Amino acid sequence: MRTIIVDDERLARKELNSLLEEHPDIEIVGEAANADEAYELINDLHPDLLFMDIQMPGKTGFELLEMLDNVPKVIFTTAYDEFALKAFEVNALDYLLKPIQPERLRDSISKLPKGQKTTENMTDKRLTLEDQVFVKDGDKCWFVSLSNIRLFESDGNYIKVYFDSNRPMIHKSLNALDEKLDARHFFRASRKHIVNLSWVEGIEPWFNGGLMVRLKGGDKVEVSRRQAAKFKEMMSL
DNA sequence: AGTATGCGTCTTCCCTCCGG
DNA sequence: CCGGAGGGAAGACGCATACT
Repeated sequence: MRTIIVDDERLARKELNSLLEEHPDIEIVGEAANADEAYELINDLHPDLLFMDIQMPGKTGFELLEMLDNVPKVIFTTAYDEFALKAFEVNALDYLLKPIQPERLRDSISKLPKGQKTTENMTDKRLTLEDQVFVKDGDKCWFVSLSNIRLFESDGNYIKVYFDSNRPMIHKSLNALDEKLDARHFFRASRKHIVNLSWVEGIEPWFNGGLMVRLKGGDKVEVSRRQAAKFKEMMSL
Protein backbone atom coordinates (compact mmCIF):
# COMPACT_ATOMS: atom_id res chain seq x y z
CA MET A 1 0.00 0.00 0.00
CA ARG A 2 1.61 3.18 -1.17
CA THR A 3 1.77 5.67 1.64
CA ILE A 4 2.80 9.25 2.28
CA ILE A 5 3.63 10.69 5.68
CA VAL A 6 2.66 14.30 6.32
CA ASP A 7 3.98 15.91 9.46
CA ASP A 8 5.77 19.14 10.11
CA GLU A 9 8.08 17.57 12.71
CA ARG A 10 10.97 15.71 11.17
CA LEU A 11 11.34 13.57 14.28
CA ALA A 12 7.72 12.54 14.14
CA ARG A 13 8.13 11.41 10.52
CA LYS A 14 11.28 9.51 11.40
CA GLU A 15 9.54 7.85 14.30
CA LEU A 16 6.60 6.75 12.22
CA ASN A 17 8.92 5.63 9.46
CA SER A 18 10.77 3.27 11.73
CA LEU A 19 7.56 2.00 13.30
CA LEU A 20 6.25 1.18 9.86
CA GLU A 21 9.30 -0.93 9.03
CA GLU A 22 7.54 -3.76 10.80
CA HIS A 23 4.65 -3.49 8.36
CA PRO A 24 5.98 -4.61 4.99
CA ASP A 25 2.68 -4.02 3.18
CA ILE A 26 2.98 -0.31 3.96
CA GLU A 27 5.33 1.19 1.42
CA ILE A 28 6.35 4.77 2.13
CA VAL A 29 6.67 6.57 -1.15
CA GLY A 30 7.05 10.10 0.13
CA GLU A 31 7.14 12.51 3.05
CA ALA A 32 5.95 16.07 3.33
CA ALA A 33 6.49 18.67 6.01
CA ASN A 34 3.54 20.89 5.18
CA ALA A 35 0.24 20.93 3.34
CA ASP A 36 1.56 22.46 0.14
CA GLU A 37 4.37 19.92 -0.22
CA ALA A 38 1.91 17.18 0.52
CA TYR A 39 -0.50 18.51 -2.10
CA GLU A 40 2.19 18.25 -4.79
CA LEU A 41 3.27 14.80 -3.66
CA ILE A 42 -0.25 13.42 -3.52
CA ASN A 43 -1.06 14.69 -6.99
CA ASP A 44 2.17 13.23 -8.37
CA LEU A 45 2.15 9.90 -6.62
CA HIS A 46 -1.52 9.12 -5.95
CA PRO A 47 -0.87 7.26 -2.71
CA ASP A 48 -3.38 4.85 -1.22
CA LEU A 49 -2.90 6.05 2.31
CA LEU A 50 -1.87 9.14 4.24
CA PHE A 51 -0.53 9.38 7.72
CA MET A 52 -1.20 12.99 8.48
CA ASP A 53 -0.86 15.47 11.28
CA ILE A 54 -3.70 17.93 11.60
CA GLN A 55 -1.95 20.98 12.97
CA MET A 56 0.82 22.17 10.71
CA PRO A 57 2.31 25.55 9.94
CA GLY A 58 0.47 27.13 7.05
CA LYS A 59 -2.51 25.05 6.12
CA THR A 60 -4.05 22.47 8.40
CA GLY A 61 -4.52 18.87 7.43
CA PHE A 62 -8.23 19.53 6.94
CA GLU A 63 -7.54 22.34 4.51
CA LEU A 64 -5.19 20.08 2.62
CA LEU A 65 -7.89 17.45 2.27
CA GLU A 66 -10.31 20.09 1.03
CA MET A 67 -7.95 20.96 -1.81
CA LEU A 68 -7.65 17.39 -3.01
CA ASP A 69 -9.79 15.89 -5.72
CA ASN A 70 -8.95 12.28 -4.98
CA VAL A 71 -8.77 11.72 -1.28
CA PRO A 72 -6.78 8.68 -0.17
CA LYS A 73 -7.43 6.75 3.01
CA VAL A 74 -6.32 8.86 5.94
CA ILE A 75 -5.02 7.98 9.35
CA PHE A 76 -4.60 11.09 11.41
CA THR A 77 -1.61 11.33 13.68
CA THR A 78 -2.34 14.02 16.16
CA ALA A 79 -1.76 15.32 19.63
CA TYR A 80 -5.48 16.17 19.85
CA ASP A 81 -7.39 14.02 22.26
CA GLU A 82 -10.28 11.89 21.21
CA PHE A 83 -12.88 14.46 22.23
CA ALA A 84 -11.26 17.25 20.31
CA LEU A 85 -11.31 15.09 17.21
CA LYS A 86 -14.91 14.10 17.68
CA ALA A 87 -15.82 17.76 17.67
CA PHE A 88 -14.86 17.75 14.01
CA GLU A 89 -17.14 14.79 13.30
CA VAL A 90 -14.39 13.37 11.18
CA ASN A 91 -15.10 9.82 10.23
CA ALA A 92 -11.54 9.22 9.17
CA LEU A 93 -10.32 5.72 8.94
CA ASP A 94 -8.60 6.13 12.24
CA TYR A 95 -6.49 8.45 14.26
CA LEU A 96 -3.37 7.85 16.28
CA LEU A 97 -2.51 9.90 19.31
CA LYS A 98 1.05 11.03 19.61
CA PRO A 99 3.25 9.58 20.83
CA ILE A 100 2.26 6.65 18.69
CA GLN A 101 1.98 3.29 20.40
CA PRO A 102 3.16 0.37 18.22
CA GLU A 103 0.11 -1.71 19.24
CA ARG A 104 -2.31 1.04 18.27
CA LEU A 105 -0.52 1.42 14.97
CA ARG A 106 -0.88 -2.30 14.33
CA ASP A 107 -4.60 -2.08 15.12
CA SER A 108 -5.07 0.80 12.73
CA ILE A 109 -3.25 -0.95 9.94
CA SER A 110 -5.18 -4.14 10.46
CA LYS A 111 -8.39 -2.13 10.06
CA LEU A 112 -7.38 -0.96 6.63
CA PRO A 113 -9.62 -2.32 3.91
CA LYS A 114 -8.12 -5.33 2.16
CA GLY A 115 -8.22 -5.94 -1.53
CA GLN A 116 -7.46 -2.32 -2.20
CA LYS A 117 -7.92 -1.38 -5.81
CA THR A 118 -4.64 -0.37 -7.34
CA THR A 119 -4.42 3.33 -7.87
CA GLU A 120 -1.20 2.90 -9.82
CA ASN A 121 -2.41 4.16 -13.14
CA MET A 122 -4.74 6.93 -12.15
CA THR A 123 -3.83 8.84 -15.23
CA ASP A 124 -7.45 9.63 -15.89
CA LYS A 125 -8.30 11.46 -12.74
CA ARG A 126 -12.00 10.79 -12.98
CA LEU A 127 -13.62 10.02 -9.68
CA THR A 128 -15.71 6.91 -9.39
CA LEU A 129 -18.47 6.02 -6.96
CA GLU A 130 -15.99 4.33 -4.67
CA ASP A 131 -13.87 7.42 -4.27
CA GLN A 132 -14.45 9.60 -1.31
CA VAL A 133 -14.34 13.33 -1.07
CA PHE A 134 -13.62 15.49 1.90
CA VAL A 135 -16.01 18.27 2.79
CA LYS A 136 -15.79 20.78 5.55
CA ASP A 137 -18.54 23.04 6.80
CA GLY A 138 -17.45 25.27 9.61
CA ASP A 139 -16.15 23.00 12.34
CA LYS A 140 -17.65 19.84 10.94
CA CYS A 141 -15.85 17.62 8.50
CA TRP A 142 -16.87 14.51 6.65
CA PHE A 143 -15.32 11.94 4.42
CA VAL A 144 -18.11 11.12 2.05
CA SER A 145 -18.16 8.35 -0.47
CA LEU A 146 -19.41 9.68 -3.76
CA SER A 147 -21.99 6.91 -3.83
CA ASN A 148 -23.69 8.57 -0.85
CA ILE A 149 -23.95 11.94 -2.51
CA ARG A 150 -27.19 12.28 -4.42
CA LEU A 151 -26.97 15.82 -5.66
CA PHE A 152 -24.65 18.75 -6.18
CA GLU A 153 -26.27 22.15 -6.38
CA SER A 154 -24.60 25.32 -7.47
CA ASP A 155 -25.11 28.21 -5.08
CA GLY A 156 -23.14 31.31 -5.84
CA ASN A 157 -19.45 30.57 -5.68
CA TYR A 158 -20.13 27.41 -3.71
CA ILE A 159 -21.59 23.99 -4.26
CA LYS A 160 -24.12 22.47 -1.91
CA VAL A 161 -23.39 18.79 -1.42
CA TYR A 162 -26.49 16.74 -0.62
CA PHE A 163 -25.80 13.57 1.36
CA ASP A 164 -27.64 11.98 4.28
CA SER A 165 -29.34 14.91 5.96
CA ASN A 166 -26.37 17.21 5.51
CA ARG A 167 -25.85 19.94 2.97
CA PRO A 168 -22.40 21.35 3.50
CA MET A 169 -20.83 23.70 1.02
CA ILE A 170 -17.57 23.27 -0.83
CA HIS A 171 -15.98 26.10 -2.65
CA LYS A 172 -15.46 24.82 -6.15
CA SER A 173 -17.35 25.44 -9.35
CA LEU A 174 -19.79 22.96 -10.80
CA ASN A 175 -17.82 22.98 -14.04
CA ALA A 176 -14.61 21.96 -12.32
CA LEU A 177 -16.47 19.30 -10.42
CA ASP A 178 -18.23 18.05 -13.50
CA GLU A 179 -14.89 17.44 -15.18
CA LYS A 180 -13.71 15.36 -12.27
CA LEU A 181 -16.79 13.22 -11.97
CA ASP A 182 -17.36 10.02 -13.88
CA ALA A 183 -19.92 10.77 -16.55
CA ARG A 184 -21.35 7.27 -16.24
CA HIS A 185 -22.53 7.97 -12.70
CA PHE A 186 -23.07 11.68 -12.56
CA PHE A 187 -25.14 13.75 -14.89
CA ARG A 188 -25.24 17.50 -15.34
CA ALA A 189 -29.00 17.85 -15.16
CA SER A 190 -29.00 21.57 -15.55
CA ARG A 191 -26.87 24.57 -15.05
CA LYS A 192 -27.42 24.35 -11.33
CA HIS A 193 -27.44 20.63 -10.67
CA ILE A 194 -25.37 17.48 -10.99
CA VAL A 195 -27.26 14.34 -9.99
CA ASN A 196 -25.97 10.94 -8.99
CA LEU A 197 -27.65 8.56 -11.43
CA SER A 198 -27.72 5.70 -8.96
CA TRP A 199 -29.99 7.77 -6.74
CA VAL A 200 -32.53 8.37 -9.45
CA GLU A 201 -35.83 6.84 -8.47
CA GLY A 202 -38.14 8.00 -11.21
CA ILE A 203 -38.28 10.10 -14.33
CA GLU A 204 -41.35 11.98 -15.46
CA PRO A 205 -41.97 13.94 -18.60
CA TRP A 206 -42.03 17.65 -18.07
CA PHE A 207 -43.01 20.70 -20.06
CA ASN A 208 -41.45 21.42 -23.44
CA GLY A 209 -39.78 18.05 -23.70
CA GLY A 210 -37.91 18.42 -20.45
CA LEU A 211 -37.77 15.89 -17.65
CA MET A 212 -38.36 15.85 -13.93
CA VAL A 213 -36.02 13.49 -12.14
CA ARG A 214 -37.09 12.24 -8.74
CA LEU A 215 -34.33 11.17 -6.39
CA LYS A 216 -34.51 8.74 -3.51
CA GLY A 217 -35.02 10.91 -0.49
CA GLY A 218 -37.57 13.12 -2.16
CA ASP A 219 -35.42 15.68 -3.90
CA LYS A 220 -36.63 16.62 -7.34
CA VAL A 221 -34.48 18.04 -10.07
CA GLU A 222 -35.74 19.56 -13.25
CA VAL A 223 -33.89 18.61 -16.40
CA SER A 224 -34.26 21.08 -19.20
CA ARG A 225 -35.01 20.06 -22.75
CA ARG A 226 -31.45 20.37 -23.92
CA GLN A 227 -30.02 18.30 -21.12
CA ALA A 228 -32.93 15.90 -21.34
CA ALA A 229 -31.83 15.05 -24.87
CA LYS A 230 -28.34 14.18 -23.65
CA PHE A 231 -29.88 12.28 -20.79
CA LYS A 232 -32.02 10.10 -23.04
CA GLU A 233 -29.07 9.51 -25.32
CA MET A 234 -26.97 8.42 -22.38
CA MET A 235 -29.56 6.04 -21.02
CA SER A 236 -30.03 4.34 -24.35
CA LEU A 237 -26.32 3.67 -24.77
C1' DA B 1 -52.96 19.26 -34.36
C1' DG B 2 -49.64 17.98 -31.32
C1' DT B 3 -45.00 16.95 -30.78
C1' DA B 4 -40.05 17.33 -32.16
C1' DT B 5 -36.16 20.30 -33.93
C1' DG B 6 -33.51 24.61 -35.10
C1' DC B 7 -32.32 29.19 -34.25
C1' DG B 8 -31.80 33.77 -31.99
C1' DT B 9 -31.93 36.24 -27.78
C1' DC B 10 -31.78 36.48 -22.95
C1' DT B 11 -30.58 34.67 -18.52
C1' DT B 12 -27.51 32.53 -15.29
C1' DC B 13 -23.28 30.88 -13.91
C1' DC B 14 -18.44 31.21 -12.97
C1' DC B 15 -13.90 32.85 -13.46
C1' DT B 16 -11.00 36.75 -12.86
C1' DC B 17 -9.87 41.01 -11.20
C1' DC B 18 -10.05 44.66 -8.07
C1' DG B 19 -10.82 47.13 -3.78
C1' DG B 20 -11.36 47.04 1.18
C1' DC C 1 -6.85 37.46 2.40
C1' DC C 2 -11.62 37.71 1.69
C1' DG C 3 -15.77 39.38 -0.61
C1' DG C 4 -18.12 41.48 -4.36
C1' DA C 5 -18.59 43.22 -9.06
C1' DG C 6 -17.97 42.57 -14.19
C1' DG C 7 -17.42 40.24 -18.39
C1' DG C 8 -17.46 36.18 -21.14
C1' DA C 9 -19.60 32.07 -22.27
C1' DA C 10 -22.66 28.12 -21.76
C1' DG C 11 -27.24 26.99 -21.32
C1' DA C 12 -32.41 28.06 -21.08
C1' DC C 13 -36.29 30.20 -23.04
C1' DG C 14 -39.47 31.36 -26.66
C1' DC C 15 -40.73 31.39 -31.20
C1' DA C 16 -40.86 29.50 -35.81
C1' DT C 17 -40.84 25.68 -38.68
C1' DA C 18 -40.88 20.66 -39.97
C1' DC C 19 -42.54 16.20 -39.31
C1' DT C 20 -45.76 12.41 -38.11
